[in-house]
Amino acid sequence: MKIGTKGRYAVMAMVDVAKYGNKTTPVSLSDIAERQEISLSYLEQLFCKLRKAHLVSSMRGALGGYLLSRSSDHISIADIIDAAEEPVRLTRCPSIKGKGCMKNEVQCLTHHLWEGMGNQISSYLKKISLQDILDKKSLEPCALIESPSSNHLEYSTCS
Amino acid sequence: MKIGTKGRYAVMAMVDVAKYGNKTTPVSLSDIAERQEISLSYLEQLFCKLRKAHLVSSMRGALGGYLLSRSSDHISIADIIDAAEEPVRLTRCPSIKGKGCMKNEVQCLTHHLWEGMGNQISSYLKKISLQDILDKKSLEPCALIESPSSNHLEYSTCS
DNA sequence: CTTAATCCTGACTTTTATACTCAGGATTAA
DNA sequence: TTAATCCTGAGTATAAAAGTCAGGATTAAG
Repeated sequence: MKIGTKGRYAVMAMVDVAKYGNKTTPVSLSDIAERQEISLSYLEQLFCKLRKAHLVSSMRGALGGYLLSRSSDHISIADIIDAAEEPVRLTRCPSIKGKGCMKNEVQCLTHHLWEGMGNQISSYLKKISLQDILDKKSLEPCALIESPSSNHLEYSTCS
Repeated sequence: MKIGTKGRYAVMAMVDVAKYGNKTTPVSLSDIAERQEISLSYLEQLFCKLRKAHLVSSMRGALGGYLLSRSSDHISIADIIDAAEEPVRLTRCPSIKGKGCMKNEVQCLTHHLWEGMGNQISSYLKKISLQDILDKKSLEPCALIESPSSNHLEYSTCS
C-alpha cells in the first residue's frame, strides 16, 4: 500500500459524500470538486475506481451523483485507499508472495521489514472507518506519545 | 515519513555494512555496490547523508570505507530512513504542526488521519534495529494476522 | 613520492510516475 | 429538448526520483 494524493483525495471525497449525502440524495462531483478544491475530471477518474470497488454507487443524469453503497461505519480508510491507489511493486527480485526469494541474502533480509511495515499501515487503516473520521475519533488508538526530537516525521501532515 | 528506493537502498546498504564490517575494517562503497547491485555514485550520495546524520563514519584513502558509528542494535530503521529520504510535505493548507489548520472542515478532518498514520509507521520502524534485521527477528512484533481478501496490500514487498 | 583506491561533492541528465486536462459519449430529470 | 450529470479513454505537462558524470581530496602501500 502506498499513499499519494490520489489516495488522499479519495479519502477526502468519500468523507465529503458521507457528510453531505444520505440514502436518497446523491452528492454530485461538481459539488465535491468545489468544496474540496479538486479538479472535476480528476474526481471522475477517482470515482470510477471507487465505483468499481463497490464503495459508492452512481446515479446518472441530472440531479445525479454518488452515494455510499454501505453505511459509513462499514467503509474503512484502507478500503478507499486500496481502491484509489494503484498497487506498487518496487521489486527487483522474483520472489513470490509468501515464498521467500532466492537472491542475495542481505537484500532478502529486508523483505520481512517492508512486508511488516505494509501490514502495520494497512491494519491501522483498516481499523478506521469513514464515520470515525467524521466523529474525529481517528487519532486515539494510535499513541502520539513521542517523537520529540525527530522532526520531519511527517508522512503527509495535511491533505 | 515516506519510503522510496532511496530509503530502501539506504537500509540495504546499512545492513550490508553491519554484516560485512566491524570496528576496525570499514566496508567500501564499491563492495556494497557490487553485493547490493546499487550504482556506486548513487551510494556515494546516500552515504553522504548517512554520514551527516552520524550513522556511519568514513575512512578516506585506500582501504577506506564506512563503519557504523554506533552498534547495530542502537541504529533503528527509522534513523536510516529519516536520514536518507528527504522529508515530504504534501500539504495544501498552512497549518502549523500541533496547531490545527483553519481551512475547510472536511479537509481538516483528514489531517488527524495522516498524522496518525505517520506516527504509526515511524513508531514501528523505531522499534526495529539493524541487528534485528540481521537476526531476522523483524517480523514478530507485528501481527501478520490477516489480510485474506485484500490483495495489493504491498507497500513494497521486496527490495 | 607516486600510484591506486577510496571518499566527497555538485551539477547534470534521463526516466518515470503523478497529476491533471481534454474531448466526446451516454443517461436522465425537469 | 435541454442541461446536468456520469463515464471513459487518450493525451499532456510537470515534478520527482533515479542515476550519471566529472573532478577534487585524502591516504595506505609499494
